Amino acid sequence: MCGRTCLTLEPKELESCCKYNKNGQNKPKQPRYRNEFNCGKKYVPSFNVAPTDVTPVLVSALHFDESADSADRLLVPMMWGMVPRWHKGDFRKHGLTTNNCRLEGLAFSKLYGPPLASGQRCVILCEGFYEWQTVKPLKPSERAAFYVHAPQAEKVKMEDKSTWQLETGGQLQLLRIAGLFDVWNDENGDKLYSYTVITFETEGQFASIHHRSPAILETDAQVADWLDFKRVPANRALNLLQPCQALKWYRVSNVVNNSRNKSDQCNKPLEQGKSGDGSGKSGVVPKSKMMQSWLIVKKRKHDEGEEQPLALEGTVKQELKTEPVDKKPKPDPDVP
DNA sequence: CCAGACGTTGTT
DNA sequence: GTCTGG
DNA sequence: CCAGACGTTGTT
DNA sequence: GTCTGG
Repeated sequence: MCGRTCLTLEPKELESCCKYNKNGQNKPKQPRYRNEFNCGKKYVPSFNVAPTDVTPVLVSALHFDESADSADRLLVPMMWGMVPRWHKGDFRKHGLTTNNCRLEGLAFSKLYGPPLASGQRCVILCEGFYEWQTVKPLKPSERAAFYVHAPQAEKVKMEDKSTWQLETGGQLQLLRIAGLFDVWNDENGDKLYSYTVITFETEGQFASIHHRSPAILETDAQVADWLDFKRVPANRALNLLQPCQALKWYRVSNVVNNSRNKSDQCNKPLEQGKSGDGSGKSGVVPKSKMMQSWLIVKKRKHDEGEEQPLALEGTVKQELKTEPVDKKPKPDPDVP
């Protein structure tokens, strides 16, 4: 899950979309964009952000300024895929899969335990993320792709930036995902900041798409607590990570499959009835492939038993089979 | 003591 | 099949 | 996450 | 860097 995101806002626009209220203050503050060298890798706004790309994340300002208030925030570009601080040599060659990190066992992890204990928590920002439906046994190239995003004001269309009203007080609701970051130094002492997205088992309607979900922080209070590592210790922070109650999604074409395709076609809603391969020749089977595809169809019918209705659009909302979040705290994990 | 792992997802 | 690159 | 490589020698 | 396995 969560191996591709969409973030097309410029740094200045992001600052404006990340306004926050500090406890006891009415005047909203904006996090400052603080650039970092990151071994020469820069943030490039993109409809198709992949691991190894750099995107801005929120962190407590205290990580960069000893005299800062831990409740203040900075926007810092970091690379997706956490590079362990002890790694030697080329930063691309650590050999570990660190774009996601499982919440289960996180506190005891050799890799992620220390950053968690050090309060290296961040919030990954995106307009939405892409998910490939894995509830059916299809090859990766044939999986249905979805664009998943936060609920928006009525007139806001995720695929049309002109509806976002960025300059007129309108606020695009970004997705805010809990993550951890680390700092790595190359042999010259240059720093590379990098992050991992926390995941857990899906609960609710979203399970029709994928059984793992990113840990989305839904409320401003959750975001504030996750970031403020001085005020909120690790064990309490982990308790903030709960299944998301309000998510939207829609089908997109498989143009997004190739991470080299960075165009605005990536998050365009797929018209109903189209195959999703973006090729425009849905349903046409070349003669040479006829026997092969017939065999595949036969195999699928055998494997699946029956067709299930295709989840074309979705909403997760207030299906409170469980109690509200604050009434259902998880037991405090024993954090080392 | 040294060597080797340290991670995720999906699939069978 | 498995790893690397985007 | 998916796509694409996975290799060598010699030549320009 | 730090922990686990041999």
